[in-house]
Amino acid sequence: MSEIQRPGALYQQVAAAIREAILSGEFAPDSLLPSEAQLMTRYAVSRPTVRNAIAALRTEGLIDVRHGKGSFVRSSGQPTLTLERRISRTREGKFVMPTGDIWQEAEEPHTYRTRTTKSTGRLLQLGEEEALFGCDRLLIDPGTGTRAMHRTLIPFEVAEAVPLLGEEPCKPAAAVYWVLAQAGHNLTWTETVRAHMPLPDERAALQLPDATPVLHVARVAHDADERPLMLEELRFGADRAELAYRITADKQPARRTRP
Amino acid sequence: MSEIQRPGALYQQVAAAIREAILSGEFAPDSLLPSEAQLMTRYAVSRPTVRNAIAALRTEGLIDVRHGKGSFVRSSGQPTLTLERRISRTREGKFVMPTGDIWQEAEEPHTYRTRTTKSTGRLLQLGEEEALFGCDRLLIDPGTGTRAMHRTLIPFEVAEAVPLLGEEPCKPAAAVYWVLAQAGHNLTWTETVRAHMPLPDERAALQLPDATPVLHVARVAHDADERPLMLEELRFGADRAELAYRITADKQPARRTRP
DNA sequence: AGTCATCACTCGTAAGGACAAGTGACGTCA
DNA sequence: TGACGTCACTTGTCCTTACGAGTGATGACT
Repeated sequence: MSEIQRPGALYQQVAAAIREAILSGEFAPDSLLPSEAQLMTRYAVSRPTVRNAIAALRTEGLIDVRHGKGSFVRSSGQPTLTLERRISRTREGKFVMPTGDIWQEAEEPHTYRTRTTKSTGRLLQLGEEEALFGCDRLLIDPGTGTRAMHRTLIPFEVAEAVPLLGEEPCKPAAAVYWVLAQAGHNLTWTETVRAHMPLPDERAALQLPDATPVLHVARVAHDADERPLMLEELRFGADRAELAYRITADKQPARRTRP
Repeated sequence: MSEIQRPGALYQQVAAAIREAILSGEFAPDSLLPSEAQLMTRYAVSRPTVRNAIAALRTEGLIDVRHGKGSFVRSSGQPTLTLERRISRTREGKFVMPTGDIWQEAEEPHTYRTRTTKSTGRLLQLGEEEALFGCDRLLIDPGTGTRAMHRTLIPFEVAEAVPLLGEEPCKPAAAVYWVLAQAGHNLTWTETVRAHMPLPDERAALQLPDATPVLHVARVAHDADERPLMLEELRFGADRAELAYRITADKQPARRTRP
């Protein structure tokens, strides 16, 4: 019986009505929305129109639809996992990362050889088609069930200069840093954060619900002269985890890294 | 004429076929896909099925559809803007942020009073329903046209203790930091990064295309005793900009901030 | 009492038709 | 030649119909 007229298409009016009801709390989180049939009579529209409205709310991430059960208001809970992107050194000089403890490997790591893409080449300051060692892992946090895809990329050039690396390039990142430091490198890191919608394979591997973006962190390890040594990538569903950084003020105005 | 059978639904088979053609480069970026009518005859399916397949590719962010023109392969270009989340201090003690130079205000800032939500309360380590000053800005980078929503939240309690703040709580963030430092606070910051799908108002304000997540950074300024003083939030389309952080190794293993 | 078939409800898939609305090119008319 | 109307093409919206498939409760049969 609710009546509407304002905006454009019918299905958008229906979607707007349901959206308001959700945001105003009229439909509580995790509660069941009216069925398609009920919405049809409620707004006096056909089933495609109702389904179109529901599809819009799905892509906004407002609702979850379960086959045979109905549509549920998504509980917009905060991410349960906070990934602190910090790196520490023990007195023995080993590297420790707060995330190192929590992840477990869901599968055997997969090692391979590949070449730089436009994206990874830019981060590593290499041309395209440069040879790299790659290592992919699928990680799980047993506490929350959060999944993440992890990738390590090391240029041939770097691995060859550090014998311990060439033998076994698929170590955990902290171990690689240790080896690089032993080889005389003075490490700092730059992280780049992006978000994108998952492709079907990412959706499956990370077990993502509808309308869930992927957060993508690329951590580049630099030598003291700012030349990149390796790349570490992490991807996970933005519904499960968030990133945390600590910032302190530089003493002098730093100059731009990209002039 | 392309024939397929494997996975589940018809429209998913069609979507998979087009997706492969795009990812393999058969359909180049920015090129025009076959029209719905052509796809109907190509795969011998009805128009709803074709539209369903296209809708799937839209939510994956693979294509853009323009009314009256057709479907175009989205050029998955890297973000054009890199936001370096760094804070420096000049010799006079003023705060300088690399992003400070680029943004222009698209509208007058909007000042208001509000209360903590569950989300902002957690970040500011306050209960719910605590009083805050708020200030919203819509920012534009004239170089790339990138838009961003900026928000500053300052607890009453903090503003009252710092007279210069209470008078004009809607200063630029760097100026607020300066005032806080003048009042004797020793500032450090913690940033939290998340991503989510935009609601219609965010989509409109940021002028986002389909299937574009919003990156959300929350920067909390802490006093030396780790107590939060204020919150600065920034949101923007993940297709236009990325975040960059610099990390150096702590000398000792830092203890967790959230025990 | 326990097991299992049935049924009624949900959403998912697929087809058909019809018309509206945006876009650009072509051709006519002044 | 120039301006403008028309037309063919595109996607957008909306309806009707039909059946498949997942879920849970009900009830009958063993």
